[in-house]
Amino acid sequence: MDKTLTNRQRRALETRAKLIEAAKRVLAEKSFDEVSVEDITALAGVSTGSFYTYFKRKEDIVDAINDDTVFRLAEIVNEKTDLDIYERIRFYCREYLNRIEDHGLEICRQWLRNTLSPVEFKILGEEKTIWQHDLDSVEKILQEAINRNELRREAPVGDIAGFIVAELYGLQSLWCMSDGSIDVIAFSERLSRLGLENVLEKYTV
Amino acid sequence: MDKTLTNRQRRALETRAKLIEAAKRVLAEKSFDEVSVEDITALAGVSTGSFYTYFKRKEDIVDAINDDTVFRLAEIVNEKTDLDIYERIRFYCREYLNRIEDHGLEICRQWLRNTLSPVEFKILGEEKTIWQHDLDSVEKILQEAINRNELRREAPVGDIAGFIVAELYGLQSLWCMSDGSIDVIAFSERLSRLGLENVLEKYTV
Amino acid sequence: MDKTLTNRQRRALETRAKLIEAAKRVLAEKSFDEVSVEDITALAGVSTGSFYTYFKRKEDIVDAINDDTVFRLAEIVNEKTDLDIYERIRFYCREYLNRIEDHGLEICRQWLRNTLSPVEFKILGEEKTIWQHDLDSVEKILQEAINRNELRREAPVGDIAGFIVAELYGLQSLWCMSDGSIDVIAFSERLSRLGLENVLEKYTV
Amino acid sequence: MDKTLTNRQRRALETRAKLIEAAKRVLAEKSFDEVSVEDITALAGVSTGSFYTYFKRKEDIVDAINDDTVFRLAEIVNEKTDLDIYERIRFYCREYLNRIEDHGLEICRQWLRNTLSPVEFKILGEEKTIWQHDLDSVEKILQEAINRNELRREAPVGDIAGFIVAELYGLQSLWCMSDGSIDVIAFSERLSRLGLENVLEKYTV
DNA sequence: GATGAATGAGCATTCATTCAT
DNA sequence: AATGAATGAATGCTCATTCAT
Repeated sequence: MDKTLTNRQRRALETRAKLIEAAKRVLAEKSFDEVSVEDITALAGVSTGSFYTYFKRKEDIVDAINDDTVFRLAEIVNEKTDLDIYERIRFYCREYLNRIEDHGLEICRQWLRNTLSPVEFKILGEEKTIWQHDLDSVEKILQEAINRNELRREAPVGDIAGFIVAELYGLQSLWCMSDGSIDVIAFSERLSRLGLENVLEKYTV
Repeated sequence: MDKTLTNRQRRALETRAKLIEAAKRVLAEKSFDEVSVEDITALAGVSTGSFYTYFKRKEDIVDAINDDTVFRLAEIVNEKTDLDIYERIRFYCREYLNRIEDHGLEICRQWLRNTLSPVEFKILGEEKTIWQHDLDSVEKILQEAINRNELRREAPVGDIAGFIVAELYGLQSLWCMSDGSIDVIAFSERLSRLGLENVLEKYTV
Repeated sequence: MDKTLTNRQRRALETRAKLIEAAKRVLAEKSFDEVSVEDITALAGVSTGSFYTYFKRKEDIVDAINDDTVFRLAEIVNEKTDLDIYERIRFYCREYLNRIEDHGLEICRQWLRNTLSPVEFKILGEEKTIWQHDLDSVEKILQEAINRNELRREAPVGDIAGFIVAELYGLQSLWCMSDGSIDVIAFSERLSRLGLENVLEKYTV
Repeated sequence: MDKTLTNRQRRALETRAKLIEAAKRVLAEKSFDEVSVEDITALAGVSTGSFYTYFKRKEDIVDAINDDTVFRLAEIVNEKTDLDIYERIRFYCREYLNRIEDHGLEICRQWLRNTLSPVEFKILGEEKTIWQHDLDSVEKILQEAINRNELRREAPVGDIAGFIVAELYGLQSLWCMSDGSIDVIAFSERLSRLGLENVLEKYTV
């Protein structure tokens, strides 16, 4: 990348950032349909027209709201060498749900709504869908556990990953449906103890 | 036919039914917000104004759409006395997912999208949200198992129900996201074996 | 007229009366434009369609609200032989404004609005406009005073009548415009003392 | 032209002006309720949406319609130092009625019909109703006469003003009701001689 | 790149009126 | 005469999107 951005480029990047930040804020309070482009531009202190410089359609800004950090979770988790595999999975789930809570209900809703129809896009360089990435992330953690000889080689890595991802998606849904009245993280913790613990124990070396 | 109805009343009822049927059809393809009253009346072959003869506000028709059959699954399951509790839960999940598959991908997507924002409506007489109903249904099955002395009294009924419902919602999401390429029922079966079996075993009498 | 009304005719008359009564009541609270035909029929306990049996258009009911009594005022006044001409005119004005106040603001407004475009209709047998009738009424009172030798023959009867009627219409307008906050009757009393008294004195025998 | 305006701002101002001009024209013929936003925008040759660029709600345009010239009559009258107070009031009435005659019957009718329901709006900077402004105008003339020592201090300024304004409104009504067959200005002249003259004489210094 | 005026389709809802029964 | 379901035009207002400057 060109380190020497012109003033113009720098300012363009700032405008984009302001729009995303504003969108985050208004979407935390109103549903996507209830939020108008003007709500966003007004809060960003930018003209209506500018919105369309950065986003072709209103809904495109949602994709931009989710920053990359969530996608690197698997790597982060695998670096936690002091945690055993069960704890690492727990850490992954907790972090995952934490980020979702941080974005707020409406973002979560909108994200789910958008994601329900699969669109491939570039995630960390690879062209894939989000659910595939999530599945891969968990599989990577499990695979790493096998490599480290924490988990037996015959562990059904794909199924366990599916089990976890489905649970995460299901919890997100419940969180949205209950208007946030369910404490997803605490709930997830209890569910793990209930199910995941047994599962992983079964294959622990 | 009810002989006590005048022709007029009968026709009024028909008009109402046509509206509900039309609403069902259009709501299978577009979200509530995207569906206009005119979409419904046009399909029903009825004037715009007539909609408001039967429904005070646009959203009131949603209450009328849901026929009861979907919501009686718990009762049906509890009548399966030949199945043990694990099998009954499996039966519930299979039936649940079956119905979703029957409706098809688009309806499933739409249903999830709509349901993500909680709307209370009358389900079998009670005013509640859909997720609450689903949770209650599974709890009812588990409670019945306790009553029948299949399950120990200290089983964390609420958590187990949450575990199952979250899994069901998560599977639906994955199904939509993968454009149906995941065989949810088979997948659910394997997940059950992985997690649910252990959980229930733990509390089996 | 036929004293022997059939049951049907009697009931028809009742329905009409119920509609007029209901219209009076709702028009006391909301403006004509804000009142719907259904507001009236609902309060009257009558079907929507029935309204149109008695009134060709919505606005036609306003004419029916003003009963005949107001038209006989001149005769009533002339019978007050104990009052002098100034007092009789005062009595006329007071009664006139009283009746208007009784009907309420909205009826007064609607009546004025309708009357602004002249329509001849049968008043006490004669085909004339309302303003002509009002003018005639006051002239009749003044003429009677001349006949009774209370007023000099050269009194400009027409102008004085115009003076009074204009004042009455003007007060009605002010009453409506001020949303009833002006006490028209008290105001009229003071105006009379101010102007009318002098005028009549000038021509008193 | 203001040189500090950009072309854009100038054009925006023009659009706003076109809307106001169009609104004036249509409101001269139909009541506010009967006039649709589209009536205005169509006549202005502007899109529906543009209306809402300049006016938040339909009724907000009314505030912008009234140019000041009509409302300065009192000031104009008070400058006529060669006329005595009676003549000044006559002048006021004549000018007032002249303007009404100039607008024609239909506008007068419509104006009365609209004004019958009070709407406050900005007149010469103050938020008031039209009847209050008219009353104030006449009071101002009378008060000025007191200041100039033409009228005695104890003259009931408010009542006299009410007397005159009611007469003006009443004459307008009669004019409309009689379909213009009454010569209001001549009539007003005669009424003045009849009543007003006496009244003012009574308080003349 | 930024602006913001302009666009115009779209929508929920109301309501006077009709008419078959 | 009474009913009330049906009609469908009408309306205020919103908003994503465009585009000339």
